[in-house]
Amino acid sequence: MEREDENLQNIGEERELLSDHIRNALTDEIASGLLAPGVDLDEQHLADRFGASRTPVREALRQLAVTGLVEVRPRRGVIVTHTTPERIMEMFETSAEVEATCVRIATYRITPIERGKLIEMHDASAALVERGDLDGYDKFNREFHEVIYGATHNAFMAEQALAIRNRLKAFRRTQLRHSNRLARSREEHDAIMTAIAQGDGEEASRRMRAHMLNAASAIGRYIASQTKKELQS
Amino acid sequence: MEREDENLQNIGEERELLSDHIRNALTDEIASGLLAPGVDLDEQHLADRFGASRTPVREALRQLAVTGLVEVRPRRGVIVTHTTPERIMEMFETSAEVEATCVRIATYRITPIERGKLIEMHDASAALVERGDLDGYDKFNREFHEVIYGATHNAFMAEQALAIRNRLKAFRRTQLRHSNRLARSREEHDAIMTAIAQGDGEEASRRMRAHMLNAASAIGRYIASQTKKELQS
DNA sequence: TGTCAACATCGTGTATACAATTCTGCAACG
DNA sequence: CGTTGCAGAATTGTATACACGATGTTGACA
Repeated sequence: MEREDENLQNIGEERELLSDHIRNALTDEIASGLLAPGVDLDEQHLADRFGASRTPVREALRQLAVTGLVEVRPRRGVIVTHTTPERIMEMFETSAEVEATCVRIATYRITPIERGKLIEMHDASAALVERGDLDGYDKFNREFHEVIYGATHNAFMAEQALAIRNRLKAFRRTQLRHSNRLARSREEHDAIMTAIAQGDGEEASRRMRAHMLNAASAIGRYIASQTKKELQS
Repeated sequence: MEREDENLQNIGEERELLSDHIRNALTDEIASGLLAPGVDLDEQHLADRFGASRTPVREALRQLAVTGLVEVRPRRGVIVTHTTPERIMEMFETSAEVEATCVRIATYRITPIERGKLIEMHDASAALVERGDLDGYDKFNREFHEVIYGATHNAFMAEQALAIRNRLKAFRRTQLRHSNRLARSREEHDAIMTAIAQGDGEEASRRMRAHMLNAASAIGRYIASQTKKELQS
């Protein structure tokens, strides 16, 4: 196996640590599903793949274990965490509650500038729905939620919310591709925007929770169908 | 410097990883304030202290960095994270919201057995307040909140809540020692218990938020006084 | 044929070695 | 008197080496 990162040293403005690079790469590969749950992460194998030694690979794996992306079985290797459908649903529920909390607080603390930004983004998203731009809408959606995190004016809370959101990326990936989630997602955003405009944090929170749980159940149906397929094969 | 863990191999039932042991030890020392914010964590120094080599120490430090307990400055060493009072308050607010969410969900999902356990614990805590048993009450308090996490029947949410709570341990340490927080804490628990008994999740949630924010402001006052002292010295 | 034990093999856990960067102290200069 | 530049030291980042535990295999025995 030959190394795949010849241009490593050209990347960063203030040189990235090898272990960080490996960690980021593995995070992406796990989040994107390229590394499937249960896959054995052999240290030497990964080291060869990244053209590094085992040391930085180990550091990366240990860090991923803290976030729960991989599982370390002492002296028996590291595997990509096998996440059950139940646990995925738990994570989505948690995410929904966190988002709901964020938007409630954000409603009370949002500045006129932030509100303007949010309205502008929301308005622009109509065009994305119109032309069915899935990738564009996905990008907008992420930013939309991140602006809300920021509007809580609580950086720690924003970080926590973002961390959970990122953790769910792997499972949310296929969500918008099914049925008419895109249009319905925007309608739900609209209801949230209305509540924010009215300064009704509780209502915004309820709307957000519903929005997140709608998305979650769309994914839940997908996961259920996938699981059924796997059992058949 | 001589090693302090001669009896290391006798500890675990299924031998603990050295890096895990070091990570736990450092977590405790940081959470307890023994290692103050800003302190430089020299790898070789720590390695000597634990009678190990730099490798497991590095792994431990990298893992602590993920949880935010320490800060890695590439090629310039690791320091204990310096947490500003503003950030501490943000963390407490986040914790309050998370706990509020947990108790709301727990109210709707708690089983009779769990409710019985909670009532029993709460009743027993009266004696602890009576005799001013700070350590005992602290222990009860932790368990009280953990039973609520469990009653959400959402393991992921419980983990998140516990992680934030642990992260705040360092700052909550001195909380109960001041004024009559002990008695007032129990009164607040009582209000939460009443709401749970009535199945009113929203009310339980509001009570919990208030409870947490009361504790936070007690700590906030303490931190403010400490900061003032530091500026004077 | 099935079970179990000795052994071989492989991979992880830890230590040590080396490379590269940052920090420190001092001296020369403006 | 402060600033800049340059060794030398110290410390981090990475690679390699070695030890030990886990797993798989073969062969003997029931």
